[in-house]
Amino acid sequence: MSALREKHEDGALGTGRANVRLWLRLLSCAMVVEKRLKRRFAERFDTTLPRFDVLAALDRQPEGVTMGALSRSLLVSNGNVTALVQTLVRDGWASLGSSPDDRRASIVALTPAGRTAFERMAEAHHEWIDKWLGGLDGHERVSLYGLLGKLKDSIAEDRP
Amino acid sequence: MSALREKHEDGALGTGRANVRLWLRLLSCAMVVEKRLKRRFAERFDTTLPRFDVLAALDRQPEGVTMGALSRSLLVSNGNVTALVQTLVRDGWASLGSSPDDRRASIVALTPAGRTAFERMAEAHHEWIDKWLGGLDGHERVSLYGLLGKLKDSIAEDRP
DNA sequence: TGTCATTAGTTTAGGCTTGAAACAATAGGG
DNA sequence: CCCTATTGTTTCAAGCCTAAACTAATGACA
Repeated sequence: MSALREKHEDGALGTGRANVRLWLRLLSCAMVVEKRLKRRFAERFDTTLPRFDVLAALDRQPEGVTMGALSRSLLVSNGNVTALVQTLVRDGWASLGSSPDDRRASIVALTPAGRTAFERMAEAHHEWIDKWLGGLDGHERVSLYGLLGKLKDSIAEDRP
Repeated sequence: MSALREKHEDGALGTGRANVRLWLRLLSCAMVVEKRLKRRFAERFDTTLPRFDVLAALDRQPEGVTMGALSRSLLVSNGNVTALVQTLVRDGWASLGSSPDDRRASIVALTPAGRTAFERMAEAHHEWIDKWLGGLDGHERVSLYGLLGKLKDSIAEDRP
């Protein structure tokens, strides 16, 4: 009876709570790794993950980017980027200039000190991730990467 | 030459930046879903995801739990749970009492209003997740779930 | 040129999160 | 019975994050 009831509630396309369990497991993996990274960045480099994310984005754009472009590439709000960049400028890791084309726009770029700091951190970041994800063999890694790609598409499909 | 160099740098066990790419994709999926959930909870229920998480944890323990147990089950700090529970008590969704065994311990439990609110939200949460993850078929879902389990184990293996 | 919508960025108010420090109650010797 | 370490919880400072309100510059158009 209970089994029938469940089947009926799920309907033809239903998945019970499988999707929710999948989501919770995904979230759990992401949270654990993120919290560990956060702690490591604080301990070894006295900085934070969001600041590292900004440095990484800037490292990919040697000529500098506008605040808006940075905000979009990091998927965080404009105001948040403003605050993060301010601290990086204060610490001498980023520089802020005006665009010659558009007086509204600010161009933010990595300083040499910022680039050096980023490279040191990126290497450690790489090693930590390799260690934590090292339990998957090559086949599993490729599989998981592909499935996450499908998941990403599925998520992107529904945007109201 | 470049290919050889890369191979050499990676070493026998190396994976290039495959693990980092995998991590970034995983993080991206988690972030997108989490931000969407956050917006939905705010729009439709005028509440937040962390508050929902607390309600969900309390729903699983009808007799109530101590703050410490709640903190551990949610993987957040003690001080954080204190603040979240205070807002739930203020809104009449949770009640806070003392343990008869240990006068230091507080026991937090769902109120009837809290249970009702949670059930409404859980249903919507379920539907949203089903919709966003619906692009995966049953086989893919099982595969992904299994691989994330392996990943979880791999992450848990290394805890310094 | 004058008006007005749009766009870039900052500011502000409010919520989440943590780690450290403070407090209170308990438990275990001596 | 006291002293001390431990445990459960709260408080606090600092940083992240967002949405909304705001300023300033741009661009379209009459």
